Amino acid sequence: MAQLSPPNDMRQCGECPIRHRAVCARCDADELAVLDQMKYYRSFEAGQTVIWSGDRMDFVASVVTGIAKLTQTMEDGRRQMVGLLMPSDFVGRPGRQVAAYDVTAVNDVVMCCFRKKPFEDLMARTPHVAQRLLEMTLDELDAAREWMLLLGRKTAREKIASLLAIIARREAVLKARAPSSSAVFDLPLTREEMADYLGLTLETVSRQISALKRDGLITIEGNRRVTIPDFNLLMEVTGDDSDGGMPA
Amino acid sequence: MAQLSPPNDMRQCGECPIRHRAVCARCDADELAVLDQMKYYRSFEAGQTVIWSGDRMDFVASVVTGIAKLTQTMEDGRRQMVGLLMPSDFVGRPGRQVAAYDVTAVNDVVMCCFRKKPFEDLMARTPHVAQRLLEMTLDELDAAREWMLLLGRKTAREKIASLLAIIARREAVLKARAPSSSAVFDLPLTREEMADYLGLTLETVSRQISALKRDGLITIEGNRRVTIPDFNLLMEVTGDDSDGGMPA
DNA sequence: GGATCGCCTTGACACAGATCAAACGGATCG
DNA sequence: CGATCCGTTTGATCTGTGTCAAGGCGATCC
Repeated sequence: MAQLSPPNDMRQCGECPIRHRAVCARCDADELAVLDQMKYYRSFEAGQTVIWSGDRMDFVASVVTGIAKLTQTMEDGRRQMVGLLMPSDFVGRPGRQVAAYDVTAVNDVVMCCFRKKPFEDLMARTPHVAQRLLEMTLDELDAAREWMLLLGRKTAREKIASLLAIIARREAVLKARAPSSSAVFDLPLTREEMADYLGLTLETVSRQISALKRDGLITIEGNRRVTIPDFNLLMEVTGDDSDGGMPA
Repeated sequence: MAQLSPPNDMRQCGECPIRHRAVCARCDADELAVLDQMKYYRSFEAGQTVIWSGDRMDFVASVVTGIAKLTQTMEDGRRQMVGLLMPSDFVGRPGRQVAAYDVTAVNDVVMCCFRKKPFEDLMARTPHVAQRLLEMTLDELDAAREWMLLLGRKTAREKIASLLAIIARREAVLKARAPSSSAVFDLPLTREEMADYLGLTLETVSRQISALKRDGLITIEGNRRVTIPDFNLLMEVTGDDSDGGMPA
């Protein structure tokens, strides 16, 4: 698995862009100094596989920049995305030898890695890290359960609208945008990846996006750049309870 | 929300049937003594609601006996099960005010409860509890991701076979059965609950169960008692990678 | 003993989304 | 500049599952 060289602007943890949202969020200066010593960066190009399900995995990591996906594949090739990791999200599981999912870079990704054993030792010593990881894992579990509702019960149209809303909201958080009733962003996913996220075929994704366009709920320039003129209008199509939250 | 009186055979934690698998699994004698003081039991009849999504929730709990379900409901009534809690599973989230899901007793349930605030304080003091909760939450997240693959990509037939395999496996663990290639158990769920678990309608569940019966993969007595003559044969229908594990 | 109820099964039909197929548009390459 | 490729769109058709409807079975109640 070829791997890019680490980014040039090697950072101090104190200046890290995900310092206050990642697994290290609660660490004090001393703890951070320890992490600073332990960490190393790895970069992955868009499309590159970080690790295959079943492979031995002797590190854990935080996504610093870029987006990565977790996918599961059945023997006959049917594929389901089961995680979409944005900056600050955590990869890997303390106490596990082997990767449970395929992890792939959706676009160019930089990860902040720790060898598993030292990280586990650190977790045993510094409750701050374990506490934060628990919190993040509980958040991911909630997200997974929302996702289950989407997969099990929503229509194709509702699925697309939900995904657009999710991405718009996450991008808004990352960019710390002021809350607004409209949104513009670049889709990080191809139609096929959206299909893998939503449990649809790529043709159905394409058709439903065209339908939303036709209905004036979104506009698209050049396949990727999405504009949501009225976020509330889109939210009504997601099937979710109203006031699920503004895009920030 | 009416609530049964606590069970007569109030237990000491040391004799608790879920002592070694619940959130308290790692506690030493001293920690257990503290929990023993804090805990109180609540019982729920089959079908009774433990808490509604959105309600204030000032306790957390472990399922001691029985089975409970977590469900999400859309405005128009579409329902998706997002959690199936067996004995030793944990209910509620430290640091959250309000229930995120409807929690309902599937059959008669006894829960070991802790008021939230004292439990949170305890967690901050005794890493053993937080560690175990992290481990359990990570397990649940893995289960949720398997479930997502099922919801997004499996056929109705595969879904039914998968659910039967899951239940057979869990029951085998609970009863500490010797591993065996066949299995007999009572379905804890109605057809409608199975449908809510699988993202299907109850009619499709019924039809697919009939089909599996017709194909000799299972036999059923009186709607609930299921026999799986050859577990491996059933596993081939689940669509999962082979050697997903014996029913124990 | 019949009425009622909850849960389940089965049938007929409809439809949302899958499948198969063709073609488009922009980027890259020679 | 044309050729190729990748991601995408759109059309035609098929099919698995949903929907609507009727009826069965066992338990409980009067």
